[in-house]
Amino acid sequence: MLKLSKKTEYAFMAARHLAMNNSGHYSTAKEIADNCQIPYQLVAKVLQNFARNKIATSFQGAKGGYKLNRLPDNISLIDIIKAVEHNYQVTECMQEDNSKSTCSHLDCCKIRDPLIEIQRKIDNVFVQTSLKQIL
Amino acid sequence: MLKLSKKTEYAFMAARHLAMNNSGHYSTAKEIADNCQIPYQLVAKVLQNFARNKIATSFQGAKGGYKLNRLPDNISLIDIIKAVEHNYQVTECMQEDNSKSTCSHLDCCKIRDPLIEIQRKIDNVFVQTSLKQIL
DNA sequence: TTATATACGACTAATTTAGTCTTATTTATT
DNA sequence: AATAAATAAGACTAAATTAGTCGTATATAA
Ligand code: SF4
Ligand code: SF4
Repeated sequence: MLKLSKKTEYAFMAARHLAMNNSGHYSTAKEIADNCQIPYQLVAKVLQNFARNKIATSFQGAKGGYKLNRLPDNISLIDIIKAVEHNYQVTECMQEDNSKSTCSHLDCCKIRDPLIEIQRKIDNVFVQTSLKQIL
Repeated sequence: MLKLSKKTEYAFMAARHLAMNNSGHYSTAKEIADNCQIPYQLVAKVLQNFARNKIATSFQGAKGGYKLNRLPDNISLIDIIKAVEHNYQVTECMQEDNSKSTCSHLDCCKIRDPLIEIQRKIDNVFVQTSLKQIL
């Protein structure tokens, strides 16, 4: 319960790697997979998510790879999380994509409002921590 | 990801019910299950966890049930969570029962220390919220 | 033209969470 | 003493989520 996914951990590691190798060549998925000892295919997807979400820029083809778009100081952990996870909410009823919320308690739920507040506070933890702080 | 389990949500609901029905009779698992519209067996287990962890006292037999041991003001959400979940940590390597931590990255993990700090902050959110605040 | 890299979706396997079933025990009531 | 109502606890099943793999297409430097 309350556990970060491996995907998110890999995203933190990858972002960290990009931040620390930001001069000259572009970092590749393979390089990061080797360096962080994580599955290539998973990092690859994480990096693609970074590119789609404007956290990094990708360069295709040989000598290609990724580089960060902003300074580590200006990238917060919540940006990284949002790039790779669509459901990082504390309850089912707060998840964005479930347009038709499925929780049967929704009508009469007494704990929802307090949990929205909890969510806000947890969000804040990630908003307030920048990539620079985890280098 | 980062989602509270239904078990924890049910625990919050049950604790809430106990707090609001604290005069006279003891609340039963059935009563709470009906009132909160949650599966009887699950609330039953939650309440047993409350009793084991001294959050509530149980009375067996006919006319039995549960009552809170402390005022809602003196029960924090973290107490409730700890009573029903043994793994509420943000990463595998912080989980208490995994005596032999299984994460293969443990030796060279660069994100562990920052995540321990994140964990501390998230803990704080639950430590600082009391049952009274969610009534 | 080849080697190296990103892009992306489908698929499978593993793990975790949610829920059910069963049996034993305790105690008030009749 | 018998019965009914309740907690106690563990095994089991089902559902959902997460983790990881595979295959194929596309882009680009050399
Ligand atoms: S409505 Fe209540 S029970 Fe349902 S997901 Fe939201 S908080 Fe949890
Ligand atoms: S060691 Fe690192 S990768 Fe492994 S669980 Fe802990 S934080 Fe995550």
